[in-house]
Amino acid sequence: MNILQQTEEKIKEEIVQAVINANLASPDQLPVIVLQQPKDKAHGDFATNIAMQLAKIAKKAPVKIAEEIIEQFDQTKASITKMEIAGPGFINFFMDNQYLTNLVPTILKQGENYGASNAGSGQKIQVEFVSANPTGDLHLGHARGAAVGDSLCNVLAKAGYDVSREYYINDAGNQIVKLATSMEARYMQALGKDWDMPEDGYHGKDIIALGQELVEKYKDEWVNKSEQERLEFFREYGLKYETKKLETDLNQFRVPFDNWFSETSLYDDGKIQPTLDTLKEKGFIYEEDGATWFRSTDFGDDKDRVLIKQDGSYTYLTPDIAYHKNKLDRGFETLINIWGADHHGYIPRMQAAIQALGYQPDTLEVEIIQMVNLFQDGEKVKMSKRTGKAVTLRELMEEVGIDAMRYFFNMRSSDSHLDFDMDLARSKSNENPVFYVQYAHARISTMISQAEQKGLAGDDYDPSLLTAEKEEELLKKLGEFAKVIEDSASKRLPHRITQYIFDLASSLHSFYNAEKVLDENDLERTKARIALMKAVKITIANGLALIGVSAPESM
RNA sequence: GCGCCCGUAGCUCAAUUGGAUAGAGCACUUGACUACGAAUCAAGAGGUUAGAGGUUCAAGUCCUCUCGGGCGCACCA
Repeated sequence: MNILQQTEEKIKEEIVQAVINANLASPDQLPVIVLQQPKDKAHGDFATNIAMQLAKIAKKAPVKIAEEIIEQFDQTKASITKMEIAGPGFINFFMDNQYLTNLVPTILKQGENYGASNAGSGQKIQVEFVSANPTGDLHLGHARGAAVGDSLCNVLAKAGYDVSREYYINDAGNQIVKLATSMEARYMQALGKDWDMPEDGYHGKDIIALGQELVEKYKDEWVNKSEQERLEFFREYGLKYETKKLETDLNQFRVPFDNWFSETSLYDDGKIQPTLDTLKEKGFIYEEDGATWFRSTDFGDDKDRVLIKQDGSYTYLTPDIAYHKNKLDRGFETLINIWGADHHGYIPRMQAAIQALGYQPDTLEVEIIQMVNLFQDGEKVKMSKRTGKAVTLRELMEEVGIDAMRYFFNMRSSDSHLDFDMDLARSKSNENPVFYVQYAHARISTMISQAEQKGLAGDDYDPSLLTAEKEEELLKKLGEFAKVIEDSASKRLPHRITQYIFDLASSLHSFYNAEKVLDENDLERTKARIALMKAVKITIANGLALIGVSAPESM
C-alpha cells in the first residue's frame, strides 16, 4: 500500500469511528466510505460525501450530520489540520503536507517499480487481442486494438494481475483457402499469365509481393503441378509467411505476445468434439434441418446458432467455443477479448457459450474498440477491403512513428470513434501532445545532468523543503499514480494513463516556469528540488512505458 | 425493423463510473526568453452536456421516449 492509500485508510477509519460515536448509524447500516480528491483545491485535500449518504438513515439534514461527525472526529489521529463543511454536506479535509514530501524518497527508492501495486492480487487474466486473419497486412483498426490491448496488459501487470497476452490465429477456415487461391492468381500473374483473382480474394499489396516471391524462388515450377498440390503448398507457404509478418510488425510496434494459438491445433489435438460433448451433456444442443444447433437463446442471445452445418463442417463458432474452453482449462480466471466494433454482434453467443460451459457470465469480458477514421490533408481517407486499398500498420509506423501512434491510440476512450490525424501525428510541433510529455522528460534529464555536473545534487536532501505551491501540486500528482493505475486496470481503461502523464507533464512545466531549480546560492533547496525532479522523471517514464512510448533523455 | 456504441466549447476529446462552479489540447486574443531547453508558461474568451420526461439530497453519468451518426443482425470468418 502506498503513502496516499495509507493516508486515505486512516481518514476512513476515523470517519467510521466518528459516525458511530455520534450515534448516526449502526455499523451494519454504514455505507462504504467514499473519499475523493476534490478537483478544486479550495475543497481540501480529501472530501467525503458520507453526511449525504447518511441523510436517510439518520433522518437528519446532511449539514447537521456533518457537524456531528466533525465534533466526534479525532483530527490528530489522521494528521488533519482543518475540516470544513461545504456545499450540500461535503466534509473537506485539509492535510499537513508532510505526508506528501515522504513520497520523494519512496519514488526514488522504488524506481521503475513505482506505481506497482498488488491490487489484482495475482489474478490470472488472459487477454486475447488483434487476432486478425493471417491473410494480409494489419491495418489502422488492428493497430488501435494492438496499442490498446498491449497497454491494458501493461497496466494490469503493473496493478498486480498475472497477465498473459494471446493471439488467436484463424488458420483453419475458408479464408485460408481464399488466401491460397489469391496467391495462386498473383503467382500466375507474376509469370505474365492472364489469371483472374478469385471472387472475394485478398487484394492486398502483400499478396502481390508474395506472388512475386514465389516466382523468384520457384520460377514456373508450380504451374504444371496439379491444382490440389499447388494450392496445398501455397496454403502452407502463405500461412507461414503471413503469420511471421504479423509477428514482426507487432513486435516492431512493441506488442509482444506470450502465446500464438493456432485454430488448427484445436483440430489436431482433438479439442473440438469433447467441447461439443460437454454442451450436449448439459442439454444445450439439438438437431434441426440437418444441422446441429447451440441453444444460445437460453442465455439471452437473439437466436440459436449453428455449430455443425448441413455439409458436416463446423461454423466459426464451434472451434471458438473449444478455444475458450481451452483458455479456461488452462486456469485463467478472467478472459478479456478485445474486438473491433464490427464484431460486437458476436458477443451474446460467446457469452452464452461461456455460461453453457458452466462459468459465470463475467468470466469473459469483451472490450469493444471503435472504428478509426484516418485523416490526411484535412480529408477522410477512404479505405476499401475489396480493392486492398488500406493504410497498413507498417506504413503508419514508417510515416508517423511508433511513439506518436501508441500515444494517439491510447489518448481516447476505446468506445469512442477515433479520428486519426496523420498530419498532426507526424508533426514535430507543439500541436502534437506526445512531444509535450516527452519534452517534460527530456527537460528534467537535462536539469539533472547539469545539477550533477555542478555538484548541486545529492542524496542528503531534505524533502520537507518542498513547500512551494507548484511543488505541492506536483507531489499530489505523483502520489496519485498507483491509484490511477489501479483504476485503469480494474476498469480496463488504459487511456487514463495517457491523461495522467499529460497532467503530470503539465504540472512539471508549470512548476518549471514558476520556480528556479538550479540555484547555486541555495544548495539545500536545489538538492530537494533535484530529488523531486528525479521522482517526476521516474513517474513520467513509468507512465510512458505503460502505453509503449519511449522516454527520451533529449530531443 | 431489432440490437450494441456514440452525441459535451468553433474542432478533437476528458470528466475520479451518481458528487461541489462540466475540464484539457488545438484554433483565437493578450503577456513572459541577455534565463535550468519558449516543443514551455501565465491570463482571457468560448457550454441550455442533441431534445423531452422521470429516479435521487445530488444526473453529462441511471431509466423511458424522440432525433441524429457509426457498427452489426449467416448453415461467412
